[in-house]
Amino acid sequence: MDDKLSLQQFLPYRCNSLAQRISVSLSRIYVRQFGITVPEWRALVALAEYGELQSKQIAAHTSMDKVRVSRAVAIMTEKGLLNRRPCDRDSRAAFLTLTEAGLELYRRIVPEALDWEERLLAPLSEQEQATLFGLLDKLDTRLAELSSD
Amino acid sequence: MDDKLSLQQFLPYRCNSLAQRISVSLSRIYVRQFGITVPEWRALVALAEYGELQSKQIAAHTSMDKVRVSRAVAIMTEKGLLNRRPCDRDSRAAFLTLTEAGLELYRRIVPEALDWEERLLAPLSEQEQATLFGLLDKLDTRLAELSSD
DNA sequence: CGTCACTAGTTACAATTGAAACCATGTCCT
DNA sequence: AGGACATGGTTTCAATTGTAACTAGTGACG
Repeated sequence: MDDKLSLQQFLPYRCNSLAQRISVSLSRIYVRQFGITVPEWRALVALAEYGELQSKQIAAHTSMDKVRVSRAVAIMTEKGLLNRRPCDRDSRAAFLTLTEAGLELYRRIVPEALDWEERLLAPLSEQEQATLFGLLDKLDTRLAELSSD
Repeated sequence: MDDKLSLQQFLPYRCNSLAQRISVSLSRIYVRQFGITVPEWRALVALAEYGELQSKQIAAHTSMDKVRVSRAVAIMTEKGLLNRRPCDRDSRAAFLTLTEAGLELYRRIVPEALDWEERLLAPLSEQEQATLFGLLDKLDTRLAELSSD
């Protein structure tokens, strides 16, 4: 067992600081240009992708906890980006969808986001990009294993 | 330009949620078992690695801002994990080193941390691990490019 | 029915964080 | 020397966040 550790080669640190830097850099787009926060952005994408979701499902799709989702949903409703349809079977829950304004916002942000991602990934070949995503997948599933036992 | 975006395949999201999950999972070790926070852990590692550093240098090595470092250093001093040696050339600055207690703590945490990392990386071959780090490096340098222009 | 366990979503509270202001010092330039 | 400007580090303040408590339902089981 090595008794020395270099932050630069310690995966948790590397992931964290990379994610942090990506986040800061990218969030300039949706925060500054479009006035929404990261949680809102995630909810927006989830709703655009799946159509109609309850808060709980948004949480599941975006790996945010329910508090964060609740707040994002409140703000987005406020802004007129989404509407609630009460659920018959369960009056606590509501189905959420994007309003036309929400969809419109989505359509304006997505190209920018994808474009930014593309610029970030530019130095990697198609091959490397696929490898990267494959490795991230493996780590994800491994983490699930680790936390279950 | 595609007009559709899947969170699951959007690199910023993937990185962020992976890093988040890693962080939560790992921090159980140093938060719960050893009573230190992530900023303290990072400072600890930097000092163990480089010996004697000013706050400013700790910040540089750990990609934390100076406020976070300042607070971590204050707490660690409080706990007797490090000592300050005033700098002759510049009385604002101080050189920081780990005390024996600090080193001792470091020596107890590192094996746990490395062991945890090893378990996380277990499903990847040596080859894949190297590839992963190589790709992270590329993204890091690419980010630097992007933010400079 | 009634009550006990569970769940969807919100609120309250405390901790963590970063931006900006700040203090004290150092550096540069004339 | 003496101002203007930069720098190491701390403090203040406001924003973001998660944990825990809570509200209001739902469902199962006697």
